Amino acid sequence: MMGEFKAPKGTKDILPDDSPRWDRFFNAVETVYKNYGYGRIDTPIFEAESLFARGIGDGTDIVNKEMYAFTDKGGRKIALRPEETAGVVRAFLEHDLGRNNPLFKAYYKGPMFRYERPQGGRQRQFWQVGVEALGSADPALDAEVIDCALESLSAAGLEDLKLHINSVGCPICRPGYTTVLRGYILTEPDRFCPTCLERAEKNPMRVFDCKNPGCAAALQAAPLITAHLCAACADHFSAVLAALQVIGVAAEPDPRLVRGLDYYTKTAFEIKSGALGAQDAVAAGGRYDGLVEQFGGVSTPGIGFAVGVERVLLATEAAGRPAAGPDVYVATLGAEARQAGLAAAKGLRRTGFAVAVDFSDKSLKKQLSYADKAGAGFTLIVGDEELQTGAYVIKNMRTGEQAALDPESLEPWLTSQKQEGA
RNA sequence: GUGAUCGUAGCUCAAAGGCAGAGCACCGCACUGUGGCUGCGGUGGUUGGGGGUUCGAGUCCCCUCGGUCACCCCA
Repeated sequence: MMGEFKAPKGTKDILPDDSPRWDRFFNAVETVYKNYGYGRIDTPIFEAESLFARGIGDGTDIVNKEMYAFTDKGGRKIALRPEETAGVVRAFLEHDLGRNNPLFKAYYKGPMFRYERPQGGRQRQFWQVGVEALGSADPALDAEVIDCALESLSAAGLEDLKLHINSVGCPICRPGYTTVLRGYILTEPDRFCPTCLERAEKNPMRVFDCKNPGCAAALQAAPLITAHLCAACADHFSAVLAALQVIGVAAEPDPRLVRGLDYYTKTAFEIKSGALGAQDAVAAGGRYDGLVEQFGGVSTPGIGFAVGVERVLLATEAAGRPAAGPDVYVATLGAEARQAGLAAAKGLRRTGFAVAVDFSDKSLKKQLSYADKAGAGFTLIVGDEELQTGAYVIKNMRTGEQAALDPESLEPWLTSQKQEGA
């Protein structure tokens, strides 16, 4: 029966039947992140709105149209985090985490919020996991971070992944390139769609995202950033590619790859899944060497990536391994027996057994069928007869065998059964 | 934000303007304290919500909420 309320648009409940899949995902990726030397960081789900505006960029869609922003009762301008890098960098500065560390490494997991039109693999509240590494500009670190992303995804069961990589330059070389690109577009404006012409003004590199066939054709001969990188960026990029090759990571250089966040410099990458529709980027990241300084810290290079958890779960088989049932299901007949069953359940739980007590007050037949449906290994039956004799009936739900035991011998008996079963 | 499409029982779906249905699930009985299998019976709905057209609307029209797909954007 549908009640009055529904989950807000673009949000989803993760129900007990789904959560084992999520748990398995988090276990898999967190193990990888720890093996790569990252410790978990949890930052607030909301921050000062200006933190995101400054970090992600004033001109980006995320900041302009997609932020959940509000004013709190103290008059503070607050926003729900649309991504995690800004929060991690803020915490890095606030606690001076770079002081005793040549390289600060942290991973995170948690919900992010963007006000967008929902679609498969795109929600208003969605989960991300990811890592940030602050303190080194070494291109080998770029390769390690990318490798870490790929390893975590394959640990999560993803196949058919493709790594797209590019260098988006730096404040020294990028402006020169965008001027050249803008010039190219405006030489033949008739060949481009209106949105591309608009992009030519604001952020020329975005034209490469256009799916319009006419624009794509017109861009065939467009100047690419690869030829316009400064020496430092070009060297860095080729060193990243070389390092990837050494560790055996296949990369597809894509000079048209663009990122939607302003803070990226040099390396930018995207990992796509062949198992998804339009929203096929399952992870993305890059270097942000200017961000710490932009937040008022001493210049510190950084790099990281984010993984979209719902997208990974969409792309992996929905292998529905059901949640494990209780070890013991306690069926009781009558109020007195219910109490005795509760006491027995408490004792068994303390010794490590998962125990479910039946509160339905239904027939024994019904309670056994509930035990069956719950996937219980054993059912403990307590009724008048058992209370009289002091011997409780314990039934093996697989074999159908049952035994009568006094309550004290239940735990040792179940323990020995468990060992035999394993 | 733009466009398209869908919304009927807990779930999956029928009903081509004329009695709201099926399968599964659920409950009960056969079987009064012993699950799975079988048979029989039963509960369950303001057809997402609101308005309109019509003798009559699940069906047509408008508004609204939500889902899906694409765009936009992105994880």
